[in-house]
Amino acid sequence: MPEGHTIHRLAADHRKRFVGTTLQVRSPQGRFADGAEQLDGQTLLDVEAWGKHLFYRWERGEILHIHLGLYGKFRPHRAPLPEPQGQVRLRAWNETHGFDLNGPNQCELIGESTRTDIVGRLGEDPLRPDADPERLWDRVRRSRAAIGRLLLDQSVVAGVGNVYRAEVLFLHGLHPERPARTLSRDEFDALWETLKRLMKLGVRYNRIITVDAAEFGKTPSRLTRDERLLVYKRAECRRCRSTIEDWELGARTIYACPTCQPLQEA
DNA sequence: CGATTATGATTAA
DNA sequence: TAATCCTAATCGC
Repeated sequence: MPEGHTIHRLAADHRKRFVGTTLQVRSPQGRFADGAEQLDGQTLLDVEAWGKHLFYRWERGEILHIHLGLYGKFRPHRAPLPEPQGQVRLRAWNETHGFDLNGPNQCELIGESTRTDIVGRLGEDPLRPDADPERLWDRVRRSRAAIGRLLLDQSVVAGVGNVYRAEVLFLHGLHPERPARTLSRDEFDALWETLKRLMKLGVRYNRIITVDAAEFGKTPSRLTRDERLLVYKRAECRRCRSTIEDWELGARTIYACPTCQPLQEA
């Protein structure tokens, strides 16, 4: 489930549990054997999340860069760790806790300049306090591309994935194909605020929730999988009962309600 | 047990 | 636009 909220939650969890401690590091699968050997026995100094990227800083200066891609997964463990499950690229643990990392798109040791390059190619991350909405607005108002495309472009907005894209556009009644530059400043501001609010909620509950839990008479953590989303992969619109449409946009499947998200201004 | 699918992204053509 | 990479869960037979 790796959209930006997952990454920021991971960073917070790992910061709390592992920063300042000395870690044993291995690569049970062997594909990160050299890196694991370099990190083994080092103290972790910091964990940073930026968009869908994670950066782990170590005492000797190496930076561990991880990108989960579509399937990457961290599994938390208590010490002693269980037998590795599946293809474990990276395993690390301290006296009390540890984790396994399976199937990441990227898992590499880099230096400061490479980190700067990676971060330099990323757009505004709604979950970062240093995000600059003015810079984003500037991009949006000049772009001929569809808003549904821009939201997935990591060099424009960092951390938003296919689920948040569909959900946020639905919440604001925006058709995914609407050219970005036709958005009003108010529409943009509202979109940005929703992105920040929902992704923070996502970090808190470690899952994407875009509905109002109160309407189900529940706390957010008690919502079932079927209740959490408004349009993504749904058959029928929760608001108007129209059949949800889906098509390809930006190499991914977009979902939208033809009634609640008209292409023309109402 | 094989096919299918997935909340991602890059590279080649 | 297509091919490719990375892994696990689910579904149909």
